[in-house]
Amino acid sequence: MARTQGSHSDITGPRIRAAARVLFARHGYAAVSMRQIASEVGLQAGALYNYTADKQSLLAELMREHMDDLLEARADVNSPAKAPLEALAEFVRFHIGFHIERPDEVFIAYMELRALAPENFAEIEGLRRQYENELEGILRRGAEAGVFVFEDAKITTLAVIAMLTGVNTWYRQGGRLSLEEVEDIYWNMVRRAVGA
Amino acid sequence: MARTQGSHSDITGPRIRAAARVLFARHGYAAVSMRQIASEVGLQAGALYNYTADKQSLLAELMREHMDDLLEARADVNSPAKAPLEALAEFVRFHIGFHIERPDEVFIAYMELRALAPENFAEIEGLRRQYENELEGILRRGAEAGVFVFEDAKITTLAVIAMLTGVNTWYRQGGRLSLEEVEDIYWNMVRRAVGA
DNA sequence: GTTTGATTTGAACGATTGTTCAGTTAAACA
DNA sequence: TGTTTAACTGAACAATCGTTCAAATCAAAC
Repeated sequence: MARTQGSHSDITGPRIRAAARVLFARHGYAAVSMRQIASEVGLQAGALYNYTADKQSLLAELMREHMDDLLEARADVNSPAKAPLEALAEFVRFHIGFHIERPDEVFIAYMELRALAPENFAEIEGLRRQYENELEGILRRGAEAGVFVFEDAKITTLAVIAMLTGVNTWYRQGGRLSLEEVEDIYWNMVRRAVGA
Repeated sequence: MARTQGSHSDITGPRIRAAARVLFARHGYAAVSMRQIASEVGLQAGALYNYTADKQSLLAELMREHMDDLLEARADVNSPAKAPLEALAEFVRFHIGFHIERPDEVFIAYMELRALAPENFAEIEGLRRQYENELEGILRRGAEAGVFVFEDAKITTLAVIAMLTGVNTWYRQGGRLSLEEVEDIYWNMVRRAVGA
């Protein structure tokens, strides 16, 4: 046998995904060619097909990876025993921190859903629903406990997530506010919004 | 002279923009070809160039039209004399109503900013800033009057708009909630979020 | 130092892209 | 009716697209 399996492969694969991530985020999936991605990595376009079945799979894998990271990171932090108010605070800070660190991934995950083939779309959508359910659970428990006041748990969930994810549209590293200050501001808004 | 100016033109022009609007919203600017747009209107691709300089101008005009509509509709409703709390309620209901009625335009306006040439981008961004300033003004006046409580006017503005625009991601005509119910729910959330 | 197989090249493919333009069509005027 | 001209067609253009694949290249294993 020659060459240990993946001697270059385990370097090139991630580099391809990294290049695709940046380019997809910047210009959009449809506007980026396989040749652009390859050029960024220093390869010819044909070489990409040693690492991905096709362009669509490359996008789907980026999204899947991002959603898996999100759910895993969330699971690491989550402490189900916490009281609703503290659980909500924890969720808000986690969401902002995680999303601010991954602007490209977040951009792709939100913008390129329509570029996914139906089966990939269904899978990613399921993972997203799973994440939303974490927040919805916190809100419902808080409402039952009388800690939160709102009209509709589902809509409040989506509204809070939309508000939090909106950070990515304006936040820039090294701006006038630190991550902690941003988290504080949003946490206060969310807390008030759910009547706590 | 022959043929009254625009005998077909004033029909075909809007039809082209309408087709482009639907297709751009559904598949994205980069993924839609001039031939697809033409086919939707029953024309050959070449005929489109009687109505637009190029594909980029078609997108820019759709966005400009949308933002102009938004600012104009807002100006029609706006009553500067209103107290901050009522002005905010008015803004929230206006924003949701306007955006829910134009899902395609809103989708394009948010997703295709990166597809704009720099000069078009600057123009559209300016119009958007103009709209955001309306809300920011209300918030600032309310804070000065002691009616609202928040940490940062600019961030609160962006957070509220992100939350409100989020309606478009889930609202479907004929769903379980009427427009009025949705407006009520969001108004309560916004009101609480700004401490009123 | 040769063998071996993972890795990459480079060319080719059919299809499609945005855009141009000479020529056709048909409606409105004289 | 004949003329004028806006509106549109249909073909062509150079460029680029995603993808395939035989051949070349490389480094590790023997």
